[in-house]
Parts: sequence; C-alpha cells; structure tokens
Amino acid sequence: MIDPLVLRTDPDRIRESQRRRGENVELVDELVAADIAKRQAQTAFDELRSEQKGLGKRIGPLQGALKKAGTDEARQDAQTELDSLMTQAQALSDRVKEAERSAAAAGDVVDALWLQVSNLVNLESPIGGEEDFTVLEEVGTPRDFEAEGIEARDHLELGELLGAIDVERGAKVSGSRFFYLTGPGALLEFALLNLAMQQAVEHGLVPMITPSLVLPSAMEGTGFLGQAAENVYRIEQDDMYLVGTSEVPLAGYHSDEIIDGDRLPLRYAGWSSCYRREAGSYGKDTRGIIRVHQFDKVEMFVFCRPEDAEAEHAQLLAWEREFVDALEIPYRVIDVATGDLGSSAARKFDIEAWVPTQGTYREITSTSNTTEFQARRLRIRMRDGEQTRPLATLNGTLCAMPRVIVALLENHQQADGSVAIPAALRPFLGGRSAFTPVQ
RNA sequence: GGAGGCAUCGCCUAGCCCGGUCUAUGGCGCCGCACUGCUAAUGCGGUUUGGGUCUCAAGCCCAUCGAGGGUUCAAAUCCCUCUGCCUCCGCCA
Repeated sequence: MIDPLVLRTDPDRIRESQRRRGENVELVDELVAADIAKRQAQTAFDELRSEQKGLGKRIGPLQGALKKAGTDEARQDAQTELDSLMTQAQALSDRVKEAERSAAAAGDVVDALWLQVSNLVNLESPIGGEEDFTVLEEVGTPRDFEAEGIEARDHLELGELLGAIDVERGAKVSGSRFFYLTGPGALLEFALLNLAMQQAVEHGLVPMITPSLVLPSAMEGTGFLGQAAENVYRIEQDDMYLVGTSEVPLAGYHSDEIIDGDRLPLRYAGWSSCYRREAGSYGKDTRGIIRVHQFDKVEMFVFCRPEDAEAEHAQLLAWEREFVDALEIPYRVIDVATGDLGSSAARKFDIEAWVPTQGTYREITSTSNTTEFQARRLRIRMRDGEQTRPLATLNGTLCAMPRVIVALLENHQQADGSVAIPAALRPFLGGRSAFTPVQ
C-alpha cells in the first residue's frame, strides 16, 4: 500500500505510476472520493460516540447518588434527572450504532480500493512491457560450441545422460511440469544450497528455513493475491496458500511488529520449496525443468530504513552476481520495465543466464525494491527516535535450483556429455570436477 | 479428536466473580529534568498503537485490554464464535 498522504497531497503521482504500469488510472479518482467519504463518516461517528460517553459519565454517579439519597425529595430529584438522561441515551444509542456501521463500511471500501493499487514505480524504471527492459550489463562470453566442434545438448538430454533429472516419472506421479532430481542431480542441488548458504552467511544474512504454506494475510500482504493470484495454489479446505517464493514467509516474519531503528537492516536468506500454477503459460517451456510447478529456492530478504532501500537493492544485486559469477555462467543484467514489475516492486533487476541451446538469455534471479509497499500492508514499522514509521523491504533470488541447474549443465557440458563442475562447487561435491554419463 | 485453563499499553502484574470517577493499577526497563566532583543512589515528570481535526506544532476528539460478533443507556468486566499458548486424556510417529 502507498502512503495515504500521497493520495491527499499529490494524487497525480499515483496516476502517473499507474499509467506507466499500464494499470487502472481511474482507480485513483475512486480512491480520492472514497477517502474523503471515509473520513467524514469517521468524524461523524467520533462525535456521536463522544456525546454518548458524556451521557454515560453522568449516569453512573447519578445511580450511586440515588442509592445513597437520604430523603425522598432527593431521591425523587435524582430519579427524574436519571430518567431524562436515560431517555436521551437510549435515543442516541441507535444513532451511534448506525454511524459506527457507516464508518466501518466506508473504511472497507477504501481498503478494498487500496488493495488494487500497485506500488509507485521508480521513475528510473524503463517504461513499457515485458520486452521493454534495459540491458545494464553483459558478463562473460557464451561458448562457441560450433567452433569447439560440439553438438550442444539441452539440459534435459544432459540430465538424463547423467542420471540427474527424471521428468517422465515426475509426470507419471504428479503430472506435467513436475520432476525428480536423482543421484548426481540431487547432490548438485544440495551443493548449490550449501554454496548459496555459505555465501549468505559470510555476508551476515541470517539463514532461515520457512513455512511454505501460509495464511491469506501473508499472501495478500506481499501482494500476490492481485494480478498474480492465478498463479497461486490455494488449499481451499483450510483456507491457506502454497507460497511461490519464501519472500512471502520472510516478509510476514516481522508482520505486526515495530523494530528498533538501530537493529536495521535485518537481512535473511530463506530456503523453501516454491509452488507455482503457471497458469497462462500453456505450451511455454514445456521441455525440461525451466518452468515447473514445484522447485526449491534460496531467497534473500531485507528489512531496512526507506532511505537505505536503493543501496540495499544494489547490494542484493551484487550478491546475486557474486553467486552466478562463482558458477562461471555467462549472463546479463536487465532493468525490468514498468509493466512487468508486479504489484509490489518499484524497481526490479533480473539476472538472465545464457542458455546455449536456446541461443538466448533466460531469467535466473530477480531482485525487487518494494519500498514501503509490503511493510504498510503487513504493518511492519520501525522506531526512529520519537516517531514510528513504515520501513522498506527488498527481496532477491540467491539460487533458484532448476534454472541454475539448467544453466550449469548446458554451459559446462563437454563433447562426451559429461559436465564440468565449477571450482566453487567442488568442495560441496566431494572434490569431484565433473559429472559423467551413466554406463 | 476430547476436557479444562490462560491471553491486559516493551516485560511482569492489578482489575473480571458483583458492568458506570478505568482517564486501565503497581513494579521493572527506558526517556527527560532536578540534586550531586563523576558514576551510583534519590526525587519529580513522561513512556501502547492507530485514526480524525489542525498550514505546522500544541491542544482536543475517537478507537484500541488476543480477533470478531452479541447483550446493555453503558463492556477489560456478562454471553457466543474464532485464533494462539499451556495442562490432561485419546490417537499417531
């Protein structure tokens, strides 16, 4: 959610943001009107309630006086006054209840509208849709397999050759877009997990293993029940959701809390399974494990002062690059365009790894600066001297297993179908320097 | 799954039976001031969070006693539902 003060003082800023995202601009006008209506209703209730409390404050003592009254005359006077007050109070009671209902209803209208408004975009973000990103940098050089005289195999062929990936049985047991990592594949994931966590801990992030099933409040607070809702698995019987990223439980970790300013930034590295319905991507990436319904991921998450958020964002990107560098995979960094940010992000950088058999770069990490948007929704605040105010949250992928495995296998493959293991990963694989085809 | 207990403004705690000066008690912690070579001690004052009003601030008003409903002129207090924690029983590992 955006600071309501912006709506009252500079609604054009929100309109411009919605426009750049290609989202509903009229929403802002509805919100302006609803916000005014809500405040009027609230004030009306406050005044009636105040009146009611004033009456109540006189009735109590009067009843005491009535009991203690010494003479019939005194008793009579007290009774008369009490009756009069009670009549007024009874009449007021219905009006108070009515005003309370109106105020609550007006508040609900405003809340529902706010949930539809996306975060204010950063004005540096390139404007446009999915294809309108800016390339910030290209790192490493894709191998020229033709020059090496190698017929490049794709990750699935390699994975099957190595006995590392089994999608056929994944489909047999769970349906399409499910897979097994077997033998060396499973060991590879553990190695990647260990390398990622080692790096995270070196940088002072707190390692976390999070729930992957969460309540609606956590899902909504992180902004995944908006346009992204169709990609979320819902457990209807228990009214819970399977998370698509540990960003959700990590953000929710401090919900409803007020954190001392001098404890910030708080940085975490969460490990969890991630579940995505992949609705609307029928026919896309149907081969292999590039797009799957369930995978594991190490995700970084930061709570910091809003004024430090951009620096933290740069830091997260640097740590993502460090990890991909260690795996010796060629990649590029892109500045994601406004139409492709998702509702929470003000700015987003993706790292895309070179995938030889596709002759293109594919997303393997994504880091978002969600500014105060999620913190407001989840009621996470910081104590800053005298005042209490929302903090900023950021997230970034450290290692999304399937896509890293894809990039690793394809980029490091050898003529005989074996795959070289980058030096950084070897300590976590018993010193092995390559995976070799079975039999 | 069954039975019972508990949930109060950072932490602990009083209040609930019997509704109304509750504007929620006291202690600890914390902040400010005073006193004092310094520190400590002591004294005084302050210390939930959110919203509204207001140019700002101050002030004032409203809400907030786990959450949501209800009863009532009036709810921390009475009733119902839910959530979490604890104890016991059952079941499973």
